[in-house]
Amino acid sequence: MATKNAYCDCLETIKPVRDALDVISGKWKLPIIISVGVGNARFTDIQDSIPGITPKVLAKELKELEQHKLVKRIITDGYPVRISYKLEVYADTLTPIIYSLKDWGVNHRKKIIQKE
Amino acid sequence: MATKNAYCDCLETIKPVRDALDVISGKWKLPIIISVGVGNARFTDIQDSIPGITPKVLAKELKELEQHKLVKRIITDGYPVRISYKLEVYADTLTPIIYSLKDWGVNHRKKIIQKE
DNA sequence: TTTTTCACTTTCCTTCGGGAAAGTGCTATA
DNA sequence: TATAGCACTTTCCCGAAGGAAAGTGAAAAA
Repeated sequence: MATKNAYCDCLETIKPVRDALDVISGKWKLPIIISVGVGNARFTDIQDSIPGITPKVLAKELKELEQHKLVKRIITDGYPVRISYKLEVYADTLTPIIYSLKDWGVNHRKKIIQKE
Repeated sequence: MATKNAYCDCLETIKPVRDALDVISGKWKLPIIISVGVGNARFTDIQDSIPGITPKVLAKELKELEQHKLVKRIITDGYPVRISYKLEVYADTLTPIIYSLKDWGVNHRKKIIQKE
């Protein structure tokens, strides 16, 4: 009985975790969400706030985040047309994930430094 | 003032999140940890519990998880030498991440189904 | 008039993740 | 004796991720 349950619980957890990973995994998506969430709204500001990201990658990732309804692109008409990025309300649902990853990362770094 | 803080908070969050992503991102690492955590200890049991994984990928990912001290490989001598996998205690620290991803994934699927 | 800024795009190239399929050396089972 | 299972390894291959560097078109600033 315990054997069967093990297999079941396993898939019940793996499936939604994989759904989540499909949307937010990768090197850049969460860093971009964090940066935009904290107030960086302009392309170059976001770029400057994330060490190592190139404009090509940033443009591509922003498009994907738009498609997933996590970020919105706002065009403000004017003599220079201004473009800014904001988080959709839906992106707030990622907060628990971001904080659990942050806490784990802080702790993991401590563990690594201790050992080596 | 708020402007400067935005930039600072941003890096303070991005850095540990990226440390965490370096260890656990990718398609297979968390599914493997979930499967082993639930009691699957043999190579083929783990393989069978994760839809789509190939033995090559499973072997590679298990090695990386060993190196990160998240999984241990146990060799039991005997006439057929038995190999089993278990989670290190340290892997328990991933539980909050796994549950926040699971919850988000469940909810996300609901959202997608509603819309389409 | 020249330079700079903004928000990207384009091109080229390398690396990495990962799939398919077969093989391996051993043992257990029929 | 032949087949199946276990725990992988090996080979080949492909597409996506992602880096470097330059370009682009408009407008603002010097």
